[in-house]
Amino acid sequence: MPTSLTKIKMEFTQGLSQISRFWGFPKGMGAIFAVLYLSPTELSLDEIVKETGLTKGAVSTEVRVLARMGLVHRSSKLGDRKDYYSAETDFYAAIRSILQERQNSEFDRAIRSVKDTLEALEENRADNDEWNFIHTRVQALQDFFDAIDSLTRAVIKLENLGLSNVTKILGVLK
Amino acid sequence: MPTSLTKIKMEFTQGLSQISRFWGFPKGMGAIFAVLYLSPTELSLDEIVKETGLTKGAVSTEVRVLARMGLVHRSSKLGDRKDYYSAETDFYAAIRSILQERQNSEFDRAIRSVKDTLEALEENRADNDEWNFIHTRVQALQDFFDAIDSLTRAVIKLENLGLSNVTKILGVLK
DNA sequence: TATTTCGTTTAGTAAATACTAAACATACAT
DNA sequence: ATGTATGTTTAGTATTTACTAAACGAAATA
Repeated sequence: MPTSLTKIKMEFTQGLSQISRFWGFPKGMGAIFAVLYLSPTELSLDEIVKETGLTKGAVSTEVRVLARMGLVHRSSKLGDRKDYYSAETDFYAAIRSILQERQNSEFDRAIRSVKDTLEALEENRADNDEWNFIHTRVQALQDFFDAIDSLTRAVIKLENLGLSNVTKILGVLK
Repeated sequence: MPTSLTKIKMEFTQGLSQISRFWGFPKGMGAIFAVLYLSPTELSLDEIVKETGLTKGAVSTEVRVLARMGLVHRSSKLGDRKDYYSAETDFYAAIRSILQERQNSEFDRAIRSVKDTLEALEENRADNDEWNFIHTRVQALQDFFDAIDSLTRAVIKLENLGLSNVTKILGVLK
C-alpha cells in the first residue's frame, strides 16, 4: 500500500487550507471543513479537534462562523450532550449562503460609504469642472456596485443555483 | 461652504480603503486607487505619496500590483522621467483582468491540489465503503471547481462584460 | 452538593502582513 | 564625472490576525 487513505486525506486537508487562505479565511477553517467533508459520519467538536490538531477554542469559534456561512451544519442528538457537525455538500447552496452573509455586515457598510459620498457631493453641488468630474466618477462607481448588488441578490434568491443554471449563463455569455 | 470637496474626497478614500480590506487587499491599495480615480489628471508616484500619506516604497510596490490587476495604468511622457498613473474606469474590464490574474498564480495551484487528491485516490483504488465515499465527495468538489473555472474563463474571454451582459444574466436567472 | 463533560470566552502568544525608513540603482543633466 | 531626480529593493517595525492554553459556565450525572 504505497499511499494510505489517511495520507491522502491529510493532503486534501492541506489543499483546502490553502484555498481557504486564498479566499481570505483562516486556514484552520479550510481544515475543519475538509475533515467534515471527508467524514461519512457527523463529528463532535472533540473529534474535529483530534483530526485537525487545532485547540478546542479555535474549533469552537471557527466552526461557528462556518455554520453562519452555511458551510457546515450543527445538530444535536437526543440523550447526547455533544454537538455534531457535518459539511454542506451542496456548494451552490453554500455560495448563496455566503453571499447572503456578506450582503449583510461589512459589505453593505462599504458600499454604503460610496452612496454617502454621492449624497455629500449633491449636498455641496458646485458647477465647476472639478465637481462635475468627481460626481461623474463616483456615480459610475455607484452604478457598478448597484449592478453587482442586484446580481448577487438574484443569485441569492434562486432556489437552486445548480450546474444547469451555470451552463445557462455560459450560454448567454457565449 | 459646510463640507469641502477635499473632505469628501478623503472620506471616499477611506471608504475604498475599507472595501479594499474587505476583499483581502491592503487598505493602502484602496487608497491609492481612490486618489487616482478622483483625479482628472494622471498622477506621478510622488503625488500619490503626497495624497495618500504612504511612503514611496509602499506606493511603488502597491501601484505595481494594481497595474498587474489592470486597475491602474502606468504611462510615461516624453521628456519626463516620471511615470504617471491613472485609474481604470471600466470596472468590468477590471474584473476580467483581476480574474485573469487570479486564474494564474495561487488559484490554479489550489484547485490543482484537489485534482491531485483525486488522482492519488484513483492510484490507490480500494473497493471498500470508505474509499467509495471519499472518492464521491472529492469528485463532487472537483466538478464544482470545474464549473466555477469554466464560468470565470467565459467571463475573461468576453470582450465586453458590460451592464448589458449583467442584465442578460439576470434575465436567465429570473 | 460535588463531579464530570461538554462548549465558550478570555488573555496572552505566535505568525503573517502592511508599512516605514533608508540604502540602492539607473538614467539624465550639468 | 558629479550631482540630481526618479523608482526599486531591503531590512526592520508595527499592526493585525490566527491560534493556544487555560479559566469559566452550564448542564447532566453521581
